[in-house]
Amino acid sequence: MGRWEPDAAGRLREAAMALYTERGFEGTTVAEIADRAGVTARTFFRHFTDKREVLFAGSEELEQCMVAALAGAPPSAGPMDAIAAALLTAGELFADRRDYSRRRQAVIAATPELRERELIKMASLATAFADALQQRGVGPAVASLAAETGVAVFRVAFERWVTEPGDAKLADVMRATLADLAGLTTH
Amino acid sequence: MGRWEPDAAGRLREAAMALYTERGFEGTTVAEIADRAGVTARTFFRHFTDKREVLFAGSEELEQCMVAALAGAPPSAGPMDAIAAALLTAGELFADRRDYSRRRQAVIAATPELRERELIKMASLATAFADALQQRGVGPAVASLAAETGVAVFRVAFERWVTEPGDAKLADVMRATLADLAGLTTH
DNA sequence: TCAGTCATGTCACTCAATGACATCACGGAA
DNA sequence: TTCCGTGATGTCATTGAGTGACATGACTGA
Repeated sequence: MGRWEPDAAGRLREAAMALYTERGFEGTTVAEIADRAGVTARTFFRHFTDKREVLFAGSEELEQCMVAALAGAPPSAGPMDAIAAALLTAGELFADRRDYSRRRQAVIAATPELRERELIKMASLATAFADALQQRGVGPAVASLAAETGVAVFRVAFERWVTEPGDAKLADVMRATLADLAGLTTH
Repeated sequence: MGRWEPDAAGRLREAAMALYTERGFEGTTVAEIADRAGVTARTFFRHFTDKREVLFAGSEELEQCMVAALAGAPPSAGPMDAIAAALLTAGELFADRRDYSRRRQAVIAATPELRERELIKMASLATAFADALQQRGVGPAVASLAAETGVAVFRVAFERWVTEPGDAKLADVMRATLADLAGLTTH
């Protein structure tokens, strides 16, 4: 057995989710999260840059996966088709995490500070999309626009998926939302 | 003459812009801003909820103007046409503020915390758009999507306008970006 | 003249966040 | 086996954001 229990970061994540759910984000202190995880507040800040970030672990990996899917789309695919490939990949990744996603989203929706953090993650995703599109030869202006639009679709679809009662697959909601978008701009 | 100099909020805004430009957002304390404005730090927080908000005064009025334009579009206009009306109205409002907009945007772009705040203002705008579209009889899903897309256009166009060297009118950049969007989804 | 209002100042406090330094189990090298 | 370096953690002190409670005093209206 090591000197300390392993996976302090994981324990901190769980503790944070639990406390944010119970008492709300503002109602819980970093010291309380650290206590429940069996570490010090100082250690919390060694694992996460701030009190918000603890809810956004893995967002980097998600972004990388989506960008990889975008880059891997056939060269003949247009910008929005490449974006669609990225969105559908994300749809697969969340397949079995619906319950967790719901709880997490409830916490985030309830707190402006957390919504801000989520939004900047989305902005980062948009930038990554735009870069990847430019790698494919798309002009900068169109690339940014396609990227922003793609992220808008992601956000709307995710929101639908988390909100709706049924058990639709996220990938299907993504597809439906993309279809809505096409309809929007053509007539 | 009153007991205090008038327009403390205005002085705080100017002081904040100046200091954020000189020393950066993180490099300036609220106490310094308050000092330069001739008030106390406590008074700063009576006028602005936090250190970021001081750069976003007027965003509420902007949102109201744009929503009014959207609501005022002819009933025959489709969702994206109504959105376009709102964007062009904003284009007019910023006509003579390009210089200020540039300086302000430079500060915001340099600081993640401020970018987060800007993003949530955009999200608020998107929500307002979606509500206004629903008032016009547009279904909720399509309304959200059109709203998010419209805000994406706003963001991209504003970025272009602030970045480009020439002296194009914001409204024209908005039009061009909307045209790009139409091109994106049709072929 | 007086009472009430309102913006501000003052004081005390909580909590997020960070830097500096100490601790001590573990693993490898001598 | 012994010893040393490493790395994750604890401890302590400090800065700065943000808030609540209360005091002040110029202005306003009766």
